[in-house]
Amino acid sequence: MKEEEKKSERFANMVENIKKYGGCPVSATLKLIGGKWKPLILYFISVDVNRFGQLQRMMPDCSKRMMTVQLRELESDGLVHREVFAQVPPKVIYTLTDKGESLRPLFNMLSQWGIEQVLEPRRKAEN
Amino acid sequence: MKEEEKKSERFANMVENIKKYGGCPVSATLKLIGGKWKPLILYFISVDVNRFGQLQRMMPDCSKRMMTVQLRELESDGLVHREVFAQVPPKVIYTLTDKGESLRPLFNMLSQWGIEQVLEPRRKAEN
DNA sequence: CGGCATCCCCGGCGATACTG
DNA sequence: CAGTATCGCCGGGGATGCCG
Repeated sequence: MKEEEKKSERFANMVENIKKYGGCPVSATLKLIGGKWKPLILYFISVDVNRFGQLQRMMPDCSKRMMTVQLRELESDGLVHREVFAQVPPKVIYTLTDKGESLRPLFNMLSQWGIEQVLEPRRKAEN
Repeated sequence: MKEEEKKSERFANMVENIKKYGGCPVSATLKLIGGKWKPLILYFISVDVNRFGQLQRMMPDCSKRMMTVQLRELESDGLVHREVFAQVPPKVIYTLTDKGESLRPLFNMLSQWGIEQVLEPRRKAEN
Protein backbone atom coordinates (compact mmCIF):
# COMPACT_ATOMS: atom_id res chain seq x y z
CA MET A 1 0.00 0.00 0.00
CA LYS A 2 1.28 3.43 -0.91
CA GLU A 3 2.00 6.00 1.72
CA GLU A 4 -0.72 8.36 0.47
CA GLU A 5 -3.33 5.63 0.75
CA LYS A 6 -2.31 4.89 4.30
CA LYS A 7 -2.56 8.56 5.19
CA SER A 8 -6.01 8.85 3.74
CA GLU A 9 -7.11 5.94 5.89
CA ARG A 10 -6.03 7.53 9.13
CA PHE A 11 -9.24 9.50 9.38
CA ALA A 12 -12.22 9.33 7.05
CA ASN A 13 -11.55 11.49 4.00
CA MET A 14 -13.41 14.54 5.15
CA VAL A 15 -12.52 16.99 2.43
CA GLU A 16 -14.12 14.74 -0.16
CA ASN A 17 -17.18 14.28 2.02
CA ILE A 18 -17.48 17.97 2.75
CA LYS A 19 -17.64 18.70 -0.97
CA LYS A 20 -20.03 15.85 -1.58
CA TYR A 21 -22.45 16.50 1.27
CA GLY A 22 -21.95 20.18 1.96
CA GLY A 23 -20.51 20.06 5.46
CA CYS A 24 -18.12 18.30 7.81
CA PRO A 25 -19.79 15.02 8.74
CA VAL A 26 -18.03 14.80 12.09
CA SER A 27 -19.07 18.31 13.11
CA ALA A 28 -22.58 17.55 11.90
CA THR A 29 -22.76 14.60 14.28
CA LEU A 30 -21.19 16.45 17.19
CA LYS A 31 -23.65 19.27 16.76
CA LEU A 32 -26.53 16.88 17.46
CA ILE A 33 -25.08 15.06 20.46
CA GLY A 34 -22.67 17.68 21.80
CA GLY A 35 -25.09 19.69 23.91
CA LYS A 36 -24.08 20.14 27.52
CA TRP A 37 -26.55 17.58 28.89
CA LYS A 38 -27.41 15.59 25.78
CA PRO A 39 -25.19 12.56 26.33
CA LEU A 40 -26.69 11.98 29.77
CA ILE A 41 -30.24 12.70 28.61
CA LEU A 42 -29.89 10.27 25.72
CA TYR A 43 -28.41 7.69 28.02
CA PHE A 44 -31.16 7.92 30.60
CA ILE A 45 -33.90 7.81 27.98
CA SER A 46 -32.21 4.77 26.48
CA VAL A 47 -32.59 2.95 29.80
CA ASP A 48 -36.24 3.98 30.12
CA VAL A 49 -35.93 6.97 32.39
CA ASN A 50 -38.51 8.60 30.18
CA ARG A 51 -40.46 11.15 32.21
CA PHE A 52 -39.44 14.80 32.50
CA GLY A 53 -39.40 14.74 36.29
CA GLN A 54 -37.48 11.48 36.42
CA LEU A 55 -34.82 12.91 34.16
CA GLN A 56 -34.58 15.95 36.40
CA ARG A 57 -34.06 13.83 39.47
CA MET A 58 -31.29 11.90 37.74
CA MET A 59 -29.57 15.17 36.70
CA PRO A 60 -30.17 17.65 39.54
CA ASP A 61 -27.52 20.02 38.12
CA CYS A 62 -29.49 20.46 34.91
CA SER A 63 -32.09 23.17 35.39
CA LYS A 64 -35.68 22.75 34.22
CA ARG A 65 -35.05 25.35 31.57
CA MET A 66 -32.00 23.60 30.16
CA MET A 67 -33.72 20.24 30.34
CA THR A 68 -36.55 21.63 28.24
CA VAL A 69 -34.24 23.30 25.72
CA GLN A 70 -32.06 20.24 25.24
CA LEU A 71 -35.04 17.89 24.94
CA ARG A 72 -36.63 20.16 22.33
CA GLU A 73 -33.43 20.19 20.32
CA LEU A 74 -33.11 16.42 20.52
CA GLU A 75 -36.72 16.18 19.40
CA SER A 76 -36.38 18.54 16.45
CA ASP A 77 -33.19 16.74 15.42
CA GLY A 78 -35.17 13.51 15.31
CA LEU A 79 -33.24 11.68 18.03
CA VAL A 80 -36.00 11.67 20.63
CA HIS A 81 -39.75 11.21 20.40
CA ARG A 82 -42.04 13.19 22.70
CA GLU A 83 -45.45 11.80 23.52
CA VAL A 84 -47.96 13.92 25.42
CA PHE A 85 -50.87 12.39 27.31
CA ALA A 86 -53.80 14.78 27.51
CA GLN A 87 -54.64 14.39 31.17
CA VAL A 88 -54.41 16.14 34.53
CA PRO A 89 -51.80 16.18 35.87
CA PRO A 90 -49.93 16.25 32.57
CA LYS A 91 -47.83 13.29 31.53
CA VAL A 92 -45.10 13.27 28.90
CA ILE A 93 -42.84 10.39 27.99
CA TYR A 94 -39.69 10.53 25.97
CA THR A 95 -38.33 7.66 23.89
CA LEU A 96 -35.49 7.21 21.45
CA THR A 97 -36.37 7.23 17.77
CA ASP A 98 -34.68 4.76 15.44
CA LYS A 99 -32.21 7.49 14.63
CA GLY A 100 -31.55 7.91 18.35
CA GLU A 101 -31.15 4.18 18.82
CA SER A 102 -28.64 4.10 15.99
CA LEU A 103 -26.29 6.16 18.19
CA ARG A 104 -25.69 3.17 20.44
CA PRO A 105 -22.44 1.86 18.90
CA LEU A 106 -21.16 5.43 18.64
CA PHE A 107 -21.86 6.07 22.32
CA ASN A 108 -20.23 2.84 23.38
CA MET A 109 -17.12 3.86 21.48
CA LEU A 110 -17.13 7.43 22.79
CA SER A 111 -17.58 6.08 26.30
CA GLN A 112 -14.79 3.57 26.02
CA TRP A 113 -12.36 6.10 24.54
CA GLY A 114 -13.23 8.59 27.26
CA ILE A 115 -12.59 6.07 30.00
CA GLU A 116 -9.31 4.81 28.56
CA GLN A 117 -7.84 8.08 27.35
CA VAL A 118 -9.30 10.70 29.68
CA LEU A 119 -10.92 9.54 32.90
CA GLU A 120 -8.80 6.54 33.82
CA PRO A 121 -5.45 8.34 33.24
CA ARG A 122 -6.79 11.27 35.24
CA ARG A 123 -7.74 9.02 38.14
CA LYS A 124 -4.36 7.33 38.12
CA ALA A 125 -2.61 10.69 38.10
CA GLU A 126 -4.50 11.69 41.24
CA ASN A 127 -3.31 8.64 43.17
CA MET B 1 -31.61 -12.49 27.52
CA LYS B 2 -33.70 -10.54 30.00
CA GLU B 3 -35.23 -7.22 29.08
CA GLU B 4 -33.15 -5.32 31.67
CA GLU B 5 -29.93 -6.72 30.26
CA LYS B 6 -30.89 -5.63 26.79
CA LYS B 7 -31.66 -2.14 28.02
CA SER B 8 -28.33 -1.85 29.76
CA GLU B 9 -26.58 -2.80 26.54
CA ARG B 10 -28.25 -0.12 24.49
CA PHE B 11 -25.76 2.47 25.64
CA ALA B 12 -22.71 1.93 27.80
CA ASN B 13 -23.72 1.99 31.45
CA MET B 14 -22.82 5.55 32.14
CA VAL B 15 -24.13 5.93 35.66
CA GLU B 16 -21.80 3.20 36.84
CA ASN B 17 -18.90 4.75 34.95
CA ILE B 18 -19.63 8.23 36.23
CA LYS B 19 -19.40 6.97 39.81
CA LYS B 20 -16.29 4.96 39.05
CA TYR B 21 -14.35 7.59 37.12
CA GLY B 22 -15.86 10.82 38.36
CA GLY B 23 -17.46 12.13 35.18
CA CYS B 24 -19.46 11.23 32.11
CA PRO B 25 -17.05 9.47 29.75
CA VAL B 26 -18.94 10.54 26.64
CA SER B 27 -18.95 14.21 27.64
CA ALA B 28 -15.28 13.90 28.55
CA THR B 29 -14.50 12.76 25.02
CA LEU B 30 -16.72 15.34 23.35
CA LYS B 31 -15.06 18.08 25.38
CA LEU B 32 -11.72 17.27 23.76
CA ILE B 33 -12.86 16.94 20.15
CA GLY B 34 -15.96 19.13 20.19
CA GLY B 35 -14.35 22.50 19.57
CA LYS B 36 -15.68 24.45 16.63
CA TRP B 37 -12.71 23.70 14.34
CA LYS B 38 -11.15 20.71 16.05
CA PRO B 39 -12.52 17.93 13.85
CA LEU B 40 -11.19 19.63 10.72
CA ILE B 41 -7.88 20.56 12.34
CA LEU B 42 -7.36 17.00 13.55
CA TYR B 43 -8.29 15.67 10.15
CA PHE B 44 -5.88 17.91 8.26
CA ILE B 45 -3.02 17.20 10.65
CA SER B 46 -3.75 13.50 10.23
CA VAL B 47 -3.15 13.81 6.51
CA ASP B 48 0.07 15.78 7.03
CA VAL B 49 -1.19 19.31 6.59
CA ASN B 50 1.03 20.18 9.51
CA ARG B 51 2.09 23.82 9.21
CA PHE B 52 0.12 26.69 10.76
CA GLY B 53 -0.18 28.56 7.48
CA GLN B 54 -1.19 25.44 5.56
CA LEU B 55 -3.97 24.76 8.04
CA GLN B 56 -5.15 28.34 7.66
CA ARG B 57 -5.32 28.04 3.89
CA MET B 58 -7.35 24.84 4.20
CA MET B 59 -9.76 26.54 6.61
CA PRO B 60 -10.07 30.17 5.52
CA ASP B 61 -13.12 30.69 7.74
CA CYS B 62 -11.11 29.93 10.86
CA SER B 63 -9.35 33.09 12.04
CA LYS B 64 -5.72 33.07 13.08
CA ARG B 65 -6.81 33.68 16.64
CA MET B 66 -9.19 30.72 16.72
CA MET B 67 -6.65 28.52 14.97
CA THR B 68 -4.14 29.32 17.70
CA VAL B 69 -6.60 28.80 20.53
CA GLN B 70 -7.86 25.48 19.21
CA LEU B 71 -4.36 24.20 18.49
CA ARG B 72 -3.22 25.14 22.00
CA GLU B 73 -6.17 23.28 23.51
CA LEU B 74 -5.50 20.21 21.39
CA GLU B 75 -1.88 20.38 22.49
CA SER B 76 -2.63 20.73 26.21
CA ASP B 77 -5.12 17.88 25.93
CA GLY B 78 -2.35 15.71 24.51
CA LEU B 79 -3.93 15.09 21.10
CA VAL B 80 -1.47 17.15 19.07
CA HIS B 81 2.26 17.65 19.30
CA ARG B 82 3.78 21.04 18.54
CA GLU B 83 7.36 21.25 17.36
CA VAL B 84 9.08 24.61 17.01
CA PHE B 85 12.14 25.10 14.84
CA ALA B 86 14.30 27.95 16.12
CA GLN B 87 14.93 29.73 12.83
CA VAL B 88 13.96 32.80 10.84
CA PRO B 89 11.34 32.82 9.48
CA PRO B 90 9.80 30.69 12.23
CA LYS B 91 8.65 27.18 11.45
CA VAL B 92 6.25 25.09 13.49
CA ILE B 93 4.91 21.67 12.63
CA TYR B 94 1.97 19.91 14.19
CA THR B 95 1.59 16.15 14.40
CA LEU B 96 -0.85 13.79 16.05
CA THR B 97 0.26 12.15 19.28
CA ASP B 98 -0.53 8.48 19.87
CA LYS B 99 -3.58 9.65 21.78
CA GLY B 100 -4.61 11.72 18.77
CA GLU B 101 -4.03 8.82 16.41
CA SER B 102 -6.22 6.63 18.61
CA LEU B 103 -9.17 8.81 17.63
CA ARG B 104 -9.14 7.38 14.10
CA PRO B 105 -11.81 4.64 14.50
CA LEU B 106 -13.94 7.09 16.46
CA PHE B 107 -13.72 9.70 13.70
CA ASN B 108 -14.53 7.17 11.01
CA MET B 109 -17.63 6.20 12.92
CA LEU B 110 -18.67 9.79 13.64
CA SER B 111 -18.14 10.62 9.99
CA GLN B 112 -20.15 7.68 8.73
CA TRP B 113 -23.03 8.34 11.11
CA GLY B 114 -23.06 12.01 10.14
CA ILE B 115 -23.23 11.18 6.46
CA GLU B 116 -25.93 8.56 6.79
CA GLN B 117 -28.11 10.22 9.39
CA VAL B 118 -27.57 13.94 8.86
CA LEU B 119 -25.93 15.08 5.64
CA GLU B 120 -27.28 12.54 3.15
CA PRO B 121 -30.93 12.82 4.34
CA ARG B 122 -30.57 16.61 4.24
CA ARG B 123 -29.29 16.53 0.66
CA LYS B 124 -32.09 14.25 -0.41
CA ALA B 125 -34.64 16.53 1.18
CA GLU B 126 -33.33 19.47 -0.80
CA ASN B 127 -33.84 17.68 -4.12
C1' DC C 1 -46.32 17.65 36.40
C1' DG C 2 -44.10 19.75 32.83
C1' DG C 3 -43.23 23.34 31.23
C1' DC C 4 -42.63 28.91 29.45
C1' DA C 5 -41.09 33.98 30.20
C1' DT C 6 -37.93 37.16 31.73
C1' DC C 7 -33.68 39.06 33.38
C1' DC C 8 -28.90 38.99 33.50
C1' DC C 9 -24.10 37.57 33.28
C1' DC C 10 -20.15 35.48 31.40
C1' DG C 11 -17.38 33.40 27.99
C1' DG C 12 -16.85 32.08 23.10
C1' DC C 13 -15.73 34.03 19.16
C1' DG C 14 -15.04 37.54 15.33
C1' DA C 15 -12.47 41.80 13.70
C1' DT C 16 -8.60 44.38 13.72
C1' DA C 17 -4.02 45.77 14.65
C1' DC C 18 0.67 44.83 16.12
C1' DT C 19 5.25 41.70 16.62
C1' DG C 20 9.68 38.63 17.03
C1' DC D 1 5.67 32.69 9.25
C1' DA D 2 3.36 32.16 13.24
C1' DG D 3 1.66 34.00 16.22
C1' DT D 4 -0.11 37.97 20.45
C1' DA D 5 -3.15 41.88 22.15
C1' DT D 6 -7.24 44.31 22.58
C1' DC D 7 -12.01 45.44 21.86
C1' DG D 8 -16.66 44.31 21.49
C1' DC D 9 -20.74 41.60 20.31
C1' DC D 10 -23.98 38.15 21.01
C1' DG D 11 -25.73 33.95 22.41
C1' DG D 12 -25.53 30.01 25.81
C1' DG D 13 -27.02 29.15 29.98
C1' DG D 14 -28.11 30.14 35.18
C1' DA D 15 -31.78 32.13 38.54
C1' DT D 16 -36.19 33.14 39.43
C1' DG D 17 -41.06 33.36 38.96
C1' DC D 18 -45.55 32.23 36.72
C1' DC D 19 -48.96 28.86 34.44
C1' DG D 20 -52.44 25.19 32.44
